[in-house]
Amino acid sequence: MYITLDHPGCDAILPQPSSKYTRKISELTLQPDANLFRQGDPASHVYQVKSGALRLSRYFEDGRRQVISFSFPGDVIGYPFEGEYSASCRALTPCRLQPYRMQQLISPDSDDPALHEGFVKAAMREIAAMHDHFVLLGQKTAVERLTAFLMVLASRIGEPMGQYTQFNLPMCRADIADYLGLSTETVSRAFSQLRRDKVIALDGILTVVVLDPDTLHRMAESV
Amino acid sequence: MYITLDHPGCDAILPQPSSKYTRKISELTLQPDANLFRQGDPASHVYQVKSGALRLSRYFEDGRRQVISFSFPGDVIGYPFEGEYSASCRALTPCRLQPYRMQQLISPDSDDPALHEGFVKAAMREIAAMHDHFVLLGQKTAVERLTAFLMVLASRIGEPMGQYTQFNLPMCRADIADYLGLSTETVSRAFSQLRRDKVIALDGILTVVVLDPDTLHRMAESV
DNA sequence: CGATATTTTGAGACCTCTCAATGGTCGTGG
DNA sequence: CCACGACCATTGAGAGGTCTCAAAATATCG
Repeated sequence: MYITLDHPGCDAILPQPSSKYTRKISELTLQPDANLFRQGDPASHVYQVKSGALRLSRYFEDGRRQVISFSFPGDVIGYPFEGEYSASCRALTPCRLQPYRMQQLISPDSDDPALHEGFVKAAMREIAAMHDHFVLLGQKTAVERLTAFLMVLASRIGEPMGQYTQFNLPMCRADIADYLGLSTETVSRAFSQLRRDKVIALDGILTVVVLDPDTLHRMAESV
Repeated sequence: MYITLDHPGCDAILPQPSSKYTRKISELTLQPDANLFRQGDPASHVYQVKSGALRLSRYFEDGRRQVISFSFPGDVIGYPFEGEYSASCRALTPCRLQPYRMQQLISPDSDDPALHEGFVKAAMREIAAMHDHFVLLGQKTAVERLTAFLMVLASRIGEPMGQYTQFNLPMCRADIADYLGLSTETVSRAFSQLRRDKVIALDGILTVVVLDPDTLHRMAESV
């Protein structure tokens, strides 16, 4: 889950296990479309994203799906519910992840209290970010949802490109649609409108160039 | 925020501060419409609801509002974001609350580790419950949203009444609307439909009697 | 280069929203 | 005790936004 506004120190929230008594768990790498865990799996570890992008989603019998969140470097994923993961997590790009034993999240590790506290604070940020997403899903129009989403991506993975900011979408239109509570067609139409209005430009399907950040901001903030 | 399925031991998650070294903070009572805290207030305490019902919501310049959650006995409210509350919390009914110092949530209290662990687990439940609400806001129709909401209320505050379950709504239609991402008129129409279909009965405006829990369940689960 | 999957665009249907009017409830004051 | 007013909920009608279904355009991959 993203943090809508600034995202202070997101790469630094989890200190490496520091004590000589803490057995270091080695980093994990995932290829695109690999599952980190599935809904219902026993929740053994919690992870911090080191690089790449992942998708957290819930599936239903009738084929409907809700994408809960996208995760980027610094984010923590794998919060448990009653000992299980409550959604499925899949890599969208090649990913590096640092696993931590679940116990380090749940209860203080006397060897490394800073690590535990980092997890708790990350969970607090997660909750606040989800509040933002409620506003998006409950109150915003299709274009507002997409602009808010693009704003977040620009701040999380955007890179300066001349006078503009650009980034590559790690997910397809259907993923965005299921995240924003829209149909893929409506997402596509919203992209087209932003392009017509010269707020963004698309280079291919996946590369977004922010042409007019002020307008983008205004459209996203309108609620 | 509610827990959609069962809600094990919700009244027992937070042990009373047990150590002789932990100064007990006395219980708080609120009258209806009293604010527990406002968006932007410094986050000094976290609270567990002992009795009553509260509303957590965010307000916007243009008058729009998103109700983030309703809180019932056992729920924990007041999670901070960057040292502040990120939404406003108001009592809907007379409430009793147990305050805890924020520090007991953020970092382990060496005198009472069980209390801290209870907070962390409550935060995990909160996150899982919010995932459920994403599904509601992102995927469900108006009637599905209302039935899912009524299912939760029935399990949280419902009381047996002859062969039926009934409960009093502690909030008005506008609160429900802003929670479910609908207009008050649409909420009202959904109530009327459920009444026409003999799934629920209304006794006055605020008392709901669940006549057909199976159908209610089926309508809510349809996603 | 061809085949497949994804994205975009179009047209019409459907659901929800907005605006407006009616109905109900509750509290106050005559 | 009733009348009145204020507020909230319900209902109706029409507008608007999003969805569904379908087809065309584009991208991806072997």
